[in-house]
Amino acid sequence: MRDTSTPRSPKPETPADREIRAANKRKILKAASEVFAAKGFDGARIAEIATVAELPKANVYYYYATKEELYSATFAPLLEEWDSALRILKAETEPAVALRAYVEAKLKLGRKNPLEARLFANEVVRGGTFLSAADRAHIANSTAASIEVFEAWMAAKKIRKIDPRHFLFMLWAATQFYADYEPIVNAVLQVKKLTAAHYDQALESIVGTVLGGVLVD
Amino acid sequence: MRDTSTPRSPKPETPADREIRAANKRKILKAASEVFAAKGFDGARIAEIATVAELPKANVYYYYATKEELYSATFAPLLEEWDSALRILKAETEPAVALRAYVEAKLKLGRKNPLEARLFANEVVRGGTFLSAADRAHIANSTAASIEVFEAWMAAKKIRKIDPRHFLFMLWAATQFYADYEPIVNAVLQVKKLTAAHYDQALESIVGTVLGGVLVD
DNA sequence: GTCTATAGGTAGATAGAC
DNA sequence: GTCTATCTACCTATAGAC
Repeated sequence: MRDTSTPRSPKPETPADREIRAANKRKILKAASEVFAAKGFDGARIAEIATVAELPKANVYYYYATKEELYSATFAPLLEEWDSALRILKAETEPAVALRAYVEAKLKLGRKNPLEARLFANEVVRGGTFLSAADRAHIANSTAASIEVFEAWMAAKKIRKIDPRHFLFMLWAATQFYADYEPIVNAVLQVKKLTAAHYDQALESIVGTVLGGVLVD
Repeated sequence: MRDTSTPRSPKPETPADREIRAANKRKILKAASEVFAAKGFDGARIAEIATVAELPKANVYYYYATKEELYSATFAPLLEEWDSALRILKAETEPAVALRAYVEAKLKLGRKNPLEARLFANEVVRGGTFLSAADRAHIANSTAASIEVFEAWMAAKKIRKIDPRHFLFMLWAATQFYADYEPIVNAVLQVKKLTAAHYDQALESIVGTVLGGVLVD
């Protein structure tokens, strides 16, 4: 009851403890991303997340007090990735180069981890009620930056006058489609799984259309 | 045990019965669309669907034996609507006219009933496991028809050579985005709800970009 | 920090009176 | 064809031993 400051007193967190914590949290978060993405919030079972993470269920609750808390925690890494893709859009870069690089990066993100990419779709389709104020601020900030880039390009007469926000929506939608609507894409293309060649075709189609339109002059 | 053919024997369905059945099924299906769209399959509660339909829960089970059966039944009307929009794309119509009309129709569908439009997104994001063979065939058929239209336009040198399937994805994605990602659209545009003017801007942005691209010549 | 056992609550589905 | 009462199963969350 007295020496709470000595090393061997009731639990002053050791470096080893901290490492275990971090590693477990990472394992749980990764498992949660997969399960929530595949099943949605209500469809996901904490027991399944625990199984995927190779931990007992109670251990999950030890690190995340509630299902909601764990769910909310899965968004941050995803937003971070999208952010890094958006930073490709820079006013100094030529539109044709920057737009191609952005679309390519975004398609790659969806391909690398389609389940994680769907996490967000799942949440937004439900109305986005679990997106925190920080998440919303994050989105508002990164999109605002990209919108400014589009405006700079317009001011420099490098791209036509167009509503930059709706233009961003279009890029977002076109790339996200290959992750969110994967079953439909597969059905229409009549394949079981998309190959690198399919993603190349998608890239060329999107970039070609966005840059030059489809009409013959 | 003998006269099963006479009118007053054990339950030969009367016209009145049939009407009641049809009306109740319609009410239940409409309520189910709304609730499944907002909450997803697992999040939706039969009790809530019953409340929205203004019927007791057991009555829902009288018409639909399981939750899955009711869920699957909600897709057909939606696919029918999308189908009618796709039929706007006709080889005889000029691309500029047909594409604008299609995008406008698709945006309107999403605006008229965003919840219903999200039903499909919800299901597809989950992997589309509840889409019946008939649903898939339906999608394959309507998309195949539109793809042929694009090919006809290419053959007639009316549009540039482009992969018609990926082009269709792009149109689908760009229009669907305003329904599926509504919370994000609202956040970026800093409004609570989209107005007719916003949909007009979306229409012009999408059509302008698709037809002419964004690059200044 | 780990994990078994279980409490507490809720949802899908059904029995059976009307 | 309608609807109340209820069964059964399962899931989140926690208590408490180790």
